[in-house]
Formats: sequence, C-alpha cells, structure tokens
Amino acid sequence: MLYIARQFDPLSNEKEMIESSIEESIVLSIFDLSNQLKKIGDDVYQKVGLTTQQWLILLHLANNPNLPFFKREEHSKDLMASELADSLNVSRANITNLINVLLDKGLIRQYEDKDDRRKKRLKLTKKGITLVNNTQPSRLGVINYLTEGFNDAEKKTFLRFLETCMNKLINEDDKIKSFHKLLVDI
Amino acid sequence: MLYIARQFDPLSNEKEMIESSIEESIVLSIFDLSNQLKKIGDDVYQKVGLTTQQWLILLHLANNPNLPFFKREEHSKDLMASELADSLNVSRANITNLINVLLDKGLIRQYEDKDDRRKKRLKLTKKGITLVNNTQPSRLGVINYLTEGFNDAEKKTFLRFLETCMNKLINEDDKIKSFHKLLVDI
DNA sequence: AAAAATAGTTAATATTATTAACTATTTAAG
DNA sequence: CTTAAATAGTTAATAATATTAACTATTTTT
Repeated sequence: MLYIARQFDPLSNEKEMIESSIEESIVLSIFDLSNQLKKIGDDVYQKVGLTTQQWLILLHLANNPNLPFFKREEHSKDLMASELADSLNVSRANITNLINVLLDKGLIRQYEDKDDRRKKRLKLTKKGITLVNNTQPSRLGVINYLTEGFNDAEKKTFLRFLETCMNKLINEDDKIKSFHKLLVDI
Repeated sequence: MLYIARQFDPLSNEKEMIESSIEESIVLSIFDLSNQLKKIGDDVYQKVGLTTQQWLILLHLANNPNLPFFKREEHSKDLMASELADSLNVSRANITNLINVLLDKGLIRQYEDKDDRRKKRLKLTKKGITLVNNTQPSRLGVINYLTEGFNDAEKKTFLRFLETCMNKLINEDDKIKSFHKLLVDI
C-alpha cells in the first residue's frame, strides 16, 4: 500500500475522477501510436523473417541519420553490440541474441577491433544492404503518408517537441526520478 | 529474397545510403520516446507491483478521458475485456491473464452483464481507485515536466499530429497495407 | 432452426527480455 | 608496475509477455 499527499478524495464520485489534460493526452497518444506503428512494422518485417528489433539493428548499421541515436552522438567507427544496447534501451545479452539471428541470416558480419580486442564491430553484408534498400520505399511510403497534410513548420515543431522530451528523459534522469519519490510506501 | 523497383544502388557507397528526412526522424523519435517512457513507467509501477500493461488497464477502468480509446468512442457502460484488448491492441487471451492479476490483487472486480450473459464488465474497487489517485501526482509531475516549455498552440499542434496519424492507421488500414505490397517476393 | 458471430477462458507455446556469473581485455589508481 | 575497476561480450537460467488454437456459452443473423 502507498501513501502520498492526496490530490483527490478516493471516495468521491467514481466516474469523473481524472481531468482532461492536453499533456496527458499527448503522452498517452505517443504510447498508442508507437504501439500501432510497431504492429504494422511487425507485419511487414515478418514477411522478410525479421522482428522490429532486428530491423532496427539493420537501420543502425545502415547509419540511418534519422535515428535519434545518431543525432545524440557522432559515430565514425562501425557500431558494436553495447552501443546498440544503449540505443535500443535493452540489455547487452538481449542484443547478443538479436545479432546471432542476423549473423545466421547472413545480413550482418562481425569483426574484431584492432585497437581494443574486447570490442567487436558490426557491419551490414551486401545482402543486408540490399534488404535495407529494398524495403526502404515501402517504409518511406507509410511514413510520408502518415505525415502528409502537415506543413514543414508543423513537422519541425513536432520533431523539436519529441527531441526535447527525449533530452529531458536522458539528461535529467535525476529530476524524473525525484517525481517517483512522491510515491512513498506506508 | 525480395525484389522491388529499386531506389538505391545496393553496391554504391556503403556509408551514406539513407537520406535525412524529417518525417522518418519523427517516426523513429516516437518509437524511441515511447520506449523510454515505458521504461520509466515500468520502474514506477513495479514499486506498486504492477506492469505498465496492468497499469494501463487501471487507467481505462478509471475512465481517464485522456486515453485515445475514449476519444475514439464513447462508453457509457463499464468496459469489458474485449474492449481493453481492442484499445491495448493485444489478444483477448492476454487480457484475461492481465485481468486475473488485477483481480487477485483486489484492484478490480468483475460482474456479469444482465443484458448479455456472454459479457463480463470490469470496475475498479475502492483499493483500485485509491491506487490510481495516489499515483496520479507522480505521473502528472513527470508529464508536466516533459511538456513544459511549449505553449498551448504548440501542444495542440502536437496532439493533433498524433491523433491524425492514429486515425490514418486505424481507419485507412487498407491504404497502409497497400504500401506493404511494394514488397514482392522473388 | 441452423449458422455465424461474439465474449471469455484454457492450454500449449513462442518471443522477448532480464539477471547473474563468467572470460577476456583495457584503463585507472595507488 | 601491479592491483583494482571498468568495459565488452557471452552463456545459462528464467521471467514476462504475448500469441494461436480449441473450447464453452450466449446472442445475433439468415
């Protein structure tokens, strides 16, 4: 059980407990939209025998400049597993599994870093490059269809919004966690 | 293997294969942000012994008006499992499991619909209502922090963008699927 | 009255992910 | 310069999250 300084009376009218809020609507919509997009992605990528996560790895190795990861930091060398784990926000062990699938399918290859023998760097094979290129029109078709009807200024506002939120989440982690402390166990 | 009318030469320069595009940046950022938010949510909700999915069910049963589901359609009666499955975009079997956990914890209760005996409707218990109310300040704290620094017009543009995308995904499913047909097996 | 659709459940299983323990290597500290 | 700490990757065991298929019960449609 929990206790916090209370904003609402829990015994009040059970129906309209929660207020309309544009901010909460935004956050819940982002969740919902991402979910839907993932489902659509899964449908497409399973036609080529991949999951959305595996697909995202290919996009990283294709140096897709639209990935938030590449906007956050420059990468001159080929990526390694731990960087993918960072970007996808999952464990390294999980990345190992995903990579093994892609290696088996001959879509990527792995080579040892000469300067640091702990590291293994990843690269698309020709087959992997072809796959990325061949699926690109379908991907961009959906994306452009979704975003059409908005002008450039609106799209920029939108992207700035997303990136500002991300920065807050990543750089001001402490601040976010301080909100959680509003939850105190009894 | 796949074949499509080719946009890029797969043998060309391996580095800058993919162009910068604000539209693709938006979609990839939405993914990323949703991911981060989910991780944060998982951290908070696991303190109260719930997963993000279970939490979302509670938000539905609290009739949170900010949920996209309630913006899409009015609901006068209490929700049933299949409606939750619709909203969360998962199978009914999955919802059964999630609901059983919440029933065990005494956060929700289930009653049979008098008019249609196939249906079981769901309701928060007092304990469930208290939990929702007690966690609300923490949730809203994070949400308001994330969205501060943008004015109301920008927030509205942003929300309209998200909702327009969702509508396209839901109502114009055929159109989306037609893009996938750009992928043709050899 | 029969057939189809809807709601929910169960069982078996797939997937996706995690943690913990381990090796190998590099970097930092005393 | 040698020990301790940090980093990269892997493996094994397991948790969580989800799915499909088959089933019952009920309602709706034809």
